[in-house]
Amino acid sequence: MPQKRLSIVDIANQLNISKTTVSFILNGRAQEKRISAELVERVLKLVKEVGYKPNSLAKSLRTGKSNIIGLMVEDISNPFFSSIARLIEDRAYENGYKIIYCSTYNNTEKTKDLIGMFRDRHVDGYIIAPPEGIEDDVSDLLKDNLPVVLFDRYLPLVDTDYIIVNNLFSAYNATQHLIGQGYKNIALLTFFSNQSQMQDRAKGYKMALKENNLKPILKELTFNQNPKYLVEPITSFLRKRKDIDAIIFGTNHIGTCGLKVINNLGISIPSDLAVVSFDDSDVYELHSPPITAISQPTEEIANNVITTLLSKLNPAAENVKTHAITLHTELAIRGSSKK
Amino acid sequence: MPQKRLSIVDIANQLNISKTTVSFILNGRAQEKRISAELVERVLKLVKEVGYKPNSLAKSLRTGKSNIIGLMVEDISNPFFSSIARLIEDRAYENGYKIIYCSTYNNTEKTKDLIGMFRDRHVDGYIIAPPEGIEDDVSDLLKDNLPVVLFDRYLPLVDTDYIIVNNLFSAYNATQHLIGQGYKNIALLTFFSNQSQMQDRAKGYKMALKENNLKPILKELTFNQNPKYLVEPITSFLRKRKDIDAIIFGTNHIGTCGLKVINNLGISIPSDLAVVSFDDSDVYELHSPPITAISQPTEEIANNVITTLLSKLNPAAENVKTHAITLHTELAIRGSSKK
DNA sequence: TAAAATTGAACAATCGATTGTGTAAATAGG
DNA sequence: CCTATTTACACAATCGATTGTTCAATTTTA
Repeated sequence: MPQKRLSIVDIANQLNISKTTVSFILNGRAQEKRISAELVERVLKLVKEVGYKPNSLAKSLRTGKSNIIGLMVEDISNPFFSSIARLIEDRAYENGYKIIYCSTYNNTEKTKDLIGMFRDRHVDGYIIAPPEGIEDDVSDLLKDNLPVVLFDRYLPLVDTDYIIVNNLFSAYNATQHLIGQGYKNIALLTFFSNQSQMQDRAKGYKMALKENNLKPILKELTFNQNPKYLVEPITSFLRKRKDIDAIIFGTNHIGTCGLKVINNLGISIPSDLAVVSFDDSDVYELHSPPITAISQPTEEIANNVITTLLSKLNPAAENVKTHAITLHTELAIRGSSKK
Repeated sequence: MPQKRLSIVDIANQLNISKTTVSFILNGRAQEKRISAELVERVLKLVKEVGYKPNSLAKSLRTGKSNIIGLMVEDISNPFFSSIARLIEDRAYENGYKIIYCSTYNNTEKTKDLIGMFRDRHVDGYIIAPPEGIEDDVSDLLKDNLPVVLFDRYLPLVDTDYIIVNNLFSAYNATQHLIGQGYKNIALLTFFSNQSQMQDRAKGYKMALKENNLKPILKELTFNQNPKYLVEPITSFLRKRKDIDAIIFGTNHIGTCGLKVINNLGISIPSDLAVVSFDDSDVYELHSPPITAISQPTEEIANNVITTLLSKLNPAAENVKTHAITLHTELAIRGSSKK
């Protein structure tokens, strides 16, 4: 028989006092409310004895705070996002917050729905890796004074806090690295996207090429988290463009698929094709030869994200100014150069 | 200015009717409650117009249902778990449920805490990859009629639904595969754990060896999700045991670390050492040479887990019997054999 | 046409907390 | 000794829903 959960009234009744008093005691307002030390002790003792836990739903309903943070990533099964999610989760729990997460798959409509669900649930704060087209929804959140921190990309038209990396320079730098090694026909394989990070990566890539009078070879794929929809277009691209001698993958997901294709086609790295990818991963480190990658500081990103959000959740900090933090990546150079 | 959210009373007032009526209409009980079609229409129209959304906290408080499922995995940044989490998440959303997830890191105390938090939040159902020592907590959940589905491992002493794979046979089979290729000194590198899946893997491994009159070489590591605490013990193990000619990694996490060590030490696969790992991953597929892996049917696992849980959440199905589903793995054989 | 049945909707309790206001008893002040 | 404070709590409203019960108005029945 499911023993009914105790409520604050049960505690109050058992001690013949008012639930008001119990509430004050449990919320550490005993001193302020001049409740005798003796009574405080009796209450705490009983609470511990019977294992009473306040109903957080009721609490949230009354206070308007849920102690939940909504986390929206592109795809939780992507190692880049899942490792950040884990770090954020840890810090959140440490600070008494729980995480509700979900994957947007870069789908605008789904994301709008999800933001709606989070609002329903009265989450206290939002951490979002935003897809395109949700400017209005985010603005609405801000209008209602709900803390929002974006990461990985940002919405140029919305004044929010965000944590990103210097994508433009990172791409520029990686491209220069390849150029420095003597590669001339360097392709960028990326997703078609107006998201800031993708745009910046493409920009940095193009700038480096322009500086060296090389011409860009840009291949944009339709976003899809399912590898099977990426393998085919990548294959036909690599088959067609035999002229390219180096390739930059725009994300770790593209990179992993790209490597599979390269292996399938029997292309050898780096003699046939040099490879650099955005986002580091075990796959690159363990690949033979190991793959040079633009490594994002996931730990730092996660820490900055959650620190920023917690500071905005802290009522003490009334007018925290908008933070835009740009972190630096590291080009993890691996393998030997071609020439 | 944060426009206050509308409540059901606001809707009722604007139409000069009672909130009771609004509630009935919104819950599709208009017919049953004999509310005129005309009024129903007016209410729905206004609700849509002003974008009213019921407060789900209040609803949960009243009904006792939260429409939230608690998902506890070992480590959300582990691709095995994150890919399952994603699939579960998708199916849950489709069915009107949201997911709160967290990572247990196989820590008993943390897990107990987390279960407590989930209970606080009145989650409707629990999906757990259980660490050791939480038998009592899970029993308590069951006693209170809360649906629980375990996966990846189970608790032999607790009668719950669970979804696992045939770990014993999978390990047996993988070991036989190595033996069939002529390897004699086959090590199993695994975590020290009483969890069912780890026990079964070790058992299957030992049975295969015994059958062939070979002796087991078992190395048990202390569980740790941080690679740096695994690299060192694996390194010294491989340095010491030059005699082993094949190794089975007990999890993908160990496998990834193991491969790093193997690369560092300059051991070549499979001439110096043949490798098979539990849990498939991109790392194994892309490694040179590709690594044979025991591939778990993540999609099937996720589907069975969520289907089982949803059926228990469905009040129609009063006495659903306990399900214990054992799925089959596939040995993805890769690379060439040694001899 | 009066009583019975049905229709259409409202009242008020409830879920389990928080919190502004109130008040009896104890203590202090003059 | 009588009044003013202070101490130590309790009452009751509130958060935003759901739901068992009630009830007036209308329609049907006899």
